[in-house]
Parts: sequence; C-alpha cells; structure tokens
Amino acid sequence: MPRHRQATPTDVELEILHVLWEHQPMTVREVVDVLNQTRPRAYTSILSMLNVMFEKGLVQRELQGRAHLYRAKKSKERTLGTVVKDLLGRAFQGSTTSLITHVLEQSKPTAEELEEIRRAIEDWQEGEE
Amino acid sequence: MPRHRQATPTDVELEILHVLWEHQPMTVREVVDVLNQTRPRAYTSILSMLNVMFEKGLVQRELQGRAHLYRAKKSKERTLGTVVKDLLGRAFQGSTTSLITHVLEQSKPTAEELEEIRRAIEDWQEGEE
DNA sequence: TGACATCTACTAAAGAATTGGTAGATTGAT
DNA sequence: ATCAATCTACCAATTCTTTAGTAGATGTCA
Repeated sequence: MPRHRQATPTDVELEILHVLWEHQPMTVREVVDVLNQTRPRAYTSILSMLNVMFEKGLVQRELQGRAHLYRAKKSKERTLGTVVKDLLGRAFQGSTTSLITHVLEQSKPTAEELEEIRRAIEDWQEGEE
Repeated sequence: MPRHRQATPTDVELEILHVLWEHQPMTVREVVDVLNQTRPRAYTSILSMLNVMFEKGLVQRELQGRAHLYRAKKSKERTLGTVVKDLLGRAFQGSTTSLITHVLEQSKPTAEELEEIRRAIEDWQEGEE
C-alpha cells in the first residue's frame, strides 16, 4: 500500500525553489515575505517545507547568526531539465515531437516568440551537435 | 492543513489513461492484463483506481454483462494539453521558449527528429494563425 | 447441485504532501 | 532585567495517492 517518493520537486517545493533561484541565499523570513505577496501562509509552514527540502537534499543551508541562510542545491537549469525529462517519459512516452506540439498548442506563441523558438532550436543544434 | 486536489491526472492515473486511449473500451481485467506486462499489481488495485477516476470524472463506464466497460472521458490530446499547460505555469512561469529549450536539451533529438519538430512548428503556424 | 472463477463494492492502510501550532532559546530594546 | 520579537525544532492534523484484502453476488461447468 505504499507510495514512491516523487522523483521531481512537488508543487510547493517548486514554488519555493523559484523564489530561491531569484534571491538566494535567503532566510526563512525572506522567503515567507516573497511568497506572501501571492499566497499567504504561516511562517512555520514555510519553515517546515524548507526542513523537508533540506532532508531531501533539495536545498543547502548555513547558519548566519541564529538564522539559517538557504540556497537551492541544484541550479534552475538542472532541476527543470529533470522535470521535463520526467514528464517526457510519464506523459509523452518519450515522444519529443508530441510534447513540443502540445507546447505550441497550449502557449499559442506570437510570431516573435516563434522566431525565438526557431532560434533556440538552431542554437541548440549548433551547440550540441 | 489541507491539500488541493491535483489539477492534472496523477502518475498512475496517466498510466491507466494511456492504456485506455490505446485500447478502449476495456474491462478492468483487460486493463490489468496490459499493465501487468510492465508493473504487476493486484486486480483490486486497478479496480480501485478506476473507481476513483470514475468519481473524479476522468473515465466513463457502461455495463456489459456484469462487467464494466471503461473509456477515457477526455481525449489524449485534450488531457496532455492540460498537463503541459499546468507544467508551463508551475515550473516555467509561462515561458514557452524556456520550456522548449529544456525539452531539446533533455531529449537530444536526432537530425530527423529535429526536422520533424521543425515541420510541427510550421504546421502549427499555418493551422492556427 | 456444488465447486470454482470472476466481478463489484466497501474498507483498510500506509506513505507523501501541506499546513500550522507549541515550546524553548536567543536577541534587542527600553 | 524584563518584555516583545523572532528563530528553530518537534509534533499534529488533514487530505491525497496508491495498493490491496474481504465479502457478497453471479455465472460456468462438470
């Protein structure tokens, strides 16, 4: 009857990671202040989450005075890469084309964005291959 | 202390939906037989999941003899669209280009796949705009 | 008819995710 | 020194997800 721990960060974890990536290193208080601008939660809620994330190895911390300074352990790039890889396998059974088609349909990019995407494809092609 | 129900199908739900999309309509027994080829679970486990999914409105069912015939309520296209939209907001803060860049990096498409992707972009452009 | 297979409904159970409270220590200001 | 603010650790509670057992009904077949 068990359950396997999720391979990628959960919703709230991702929410917190995004804040850290932008302002790290941060105290719990600072994270709370940023999050409260969108969806208010108790200080101890965020503290608990950061604790869980520390135990999972998602964040690092160091003492400064009596408060902890947190920072994400993995970069935004690496983390989002894992998230995409997971989704690709779980929902799209590895089909890159299918995933990209859905992305286009959902985001309905403007002509400029399309150009940007085309450039991203070329950049990637030259960089990797 | 609550939790908000997930907007998109969960892992196991997606696993089951993929099976249904390919063979529907199906009895529980048939779904179990397909799933057991990859990861074996008890008959009642799948039955329970299908029940939950029925209550959530993810699948429909009709009686045939004394067994139920299940089928997905929403198409694969619509469902995966929702999944992508959710991910785009949650993990990529709406940035299509960022998401696509990560998809390319993770899937490392071959030259042929790249061509396919380019064609998908053009198709989409002509179809929609 | 009786043994057996199979289907459903109901229930249980345990782990994971998320939110928050309480208590105790420490700091800073008056 | 005392009071308030603030930080952490520890714990509680609730919902969701996933897996599976049990019981009861029904159908099949010798």
